[in-house]
Amino acid sequence: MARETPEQWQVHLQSLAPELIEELNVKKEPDKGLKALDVEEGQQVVMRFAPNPNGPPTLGSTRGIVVNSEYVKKYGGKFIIRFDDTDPQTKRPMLEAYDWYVDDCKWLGADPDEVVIASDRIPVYYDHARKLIEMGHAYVCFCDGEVFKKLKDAKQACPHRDVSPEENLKHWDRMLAGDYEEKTAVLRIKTDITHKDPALRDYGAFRIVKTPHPRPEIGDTYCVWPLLDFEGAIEDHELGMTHIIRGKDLMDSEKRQGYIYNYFGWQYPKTTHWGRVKMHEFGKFSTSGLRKAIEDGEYSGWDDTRLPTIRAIRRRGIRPQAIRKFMIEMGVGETDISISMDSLYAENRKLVDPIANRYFFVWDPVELEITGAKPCMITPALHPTEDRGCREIEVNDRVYTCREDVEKLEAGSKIRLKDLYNVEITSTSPLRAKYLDDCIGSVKKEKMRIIHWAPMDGVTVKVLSPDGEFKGIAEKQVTTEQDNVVQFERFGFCRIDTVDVEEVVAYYTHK
RNA sequence: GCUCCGAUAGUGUAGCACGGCCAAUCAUGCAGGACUCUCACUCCUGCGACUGGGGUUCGAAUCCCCAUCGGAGCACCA
Repeated sequence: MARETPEQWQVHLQSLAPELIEELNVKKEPDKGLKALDVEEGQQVVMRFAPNPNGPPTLGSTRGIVVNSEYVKKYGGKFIIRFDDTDPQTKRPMLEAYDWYVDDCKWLGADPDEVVIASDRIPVYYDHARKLIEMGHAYVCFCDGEVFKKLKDAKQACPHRDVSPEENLKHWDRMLAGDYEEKTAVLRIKTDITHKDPALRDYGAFRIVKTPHPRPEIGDTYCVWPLLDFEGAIEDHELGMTHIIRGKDLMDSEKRQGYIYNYFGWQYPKTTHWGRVKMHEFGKFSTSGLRKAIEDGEYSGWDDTRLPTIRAIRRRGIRPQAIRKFMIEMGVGETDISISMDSLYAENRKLVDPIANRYFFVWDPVELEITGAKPCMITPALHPTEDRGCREIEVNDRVYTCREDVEKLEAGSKIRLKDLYNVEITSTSPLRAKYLDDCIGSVKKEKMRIIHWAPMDGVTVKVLSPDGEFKGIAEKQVTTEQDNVVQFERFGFCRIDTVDVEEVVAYYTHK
């Protein structure tokens, strides 16, 4: 039989089963927002965000917060924040960060239904460890790390693997009692020492750490601490987690934890993984490196505008709704991505543009003396399209202008001072001009540049931005805008942070 | 070395489970234009992608194999 083309095939189908053709032409509705979750009939969704509070929450954390909480909102369930703070040494928790995480979650519209701190629940982990030892699924290993690794890589069991549960319980009790030094003993979960994936062979579940925990209520209560795979496995079951979304670096975790779930006869939550997100604008930040840089005064603090912390983003006037939208539209993909802040800024601009009052702000100010103009008061609108009232600016015989605007001028140049009047430059140093007229028609006719300016009675403003600091003069009315996002015309959006007698401090939001 | 994952415009993303609606969605970005007493906003137009090669099929972004590239795990970190 001769080969058929798709067209011929359609003709055949048309004669055989025209209803199938109809079906082909039905448009599939594209899914908006997050993909559906695999939820069982009548199941209450329980999801969590589980950070180690060893540093402040960052923009990266918002993905976990927003996506997990969004699913919970969508399906109606429980959102838990769980602090995986079981390493008092290497990734030592930072006391302030606990509150920061909860606070930032609330700010992001992800008020947790429950807050769990792992270091409060060490006895729970001990109980489960004991049961596993009794069942013969865990053993205390006294091998040196290097030695064990060699054996493991060669798919060989270490001598401690076959010790009886009774014997192991004794070792375990001595571990808990503090009889062993750090690095001399570790509790391992028995998996399959010959597993083809070396990552899954007998992994560590508890180790000895004699450094006290930073939380005063815990301190030196324990010297045996669970590792993430163990702690997470137990907690996810204890808390009734139904779905987990986490980094794909934890993919093997699921397989490792699967052994524990099998031993206990538990059902593993449904998991999804996502890749790493990097922002173009931010380099690599390590918490420890940052802490040092802050102590050294390189950054003003954890909310320095140059940092990717949520605290900094908030202070800059980014709205939580913008972050939510940004994170939700990014979705949950396994690819590692590197994304630009531009998209986040675009979302935020949509929210902020209609409500931000407009003001003049002149950076790198230069005085311009004007002759021939009468003192006056003008009342430009606070917003070009929204009816938000107006501001009042008094002008006498001089104003401030931006250096970068007037540098290009020469004697004879005609410019429009926005919302004021037109002038002609008579001298560039000192900078002088003479009044021409205040007819907007002539601006268009002569294609004059329109520049903004600031009155002599303006306030000193310091703008802190990721690209550095701008100092200048703004209309004094900005002092009424504390905590609001305003737009400095031809400069960008800023959040008015503090208002002092000598100076207003603003945080740069975005263009 | 062993083991796992992934790859759609500059950047993200939809489509892939179940192959024809896909000469491929949306957003952002960039370019041009309109509007505007802001370089903002709004509006219009344009730019731009299925990693490569085989296979299966009448038909492949979608299924299979190989290659390439990228990421991750093999911690007494999370």
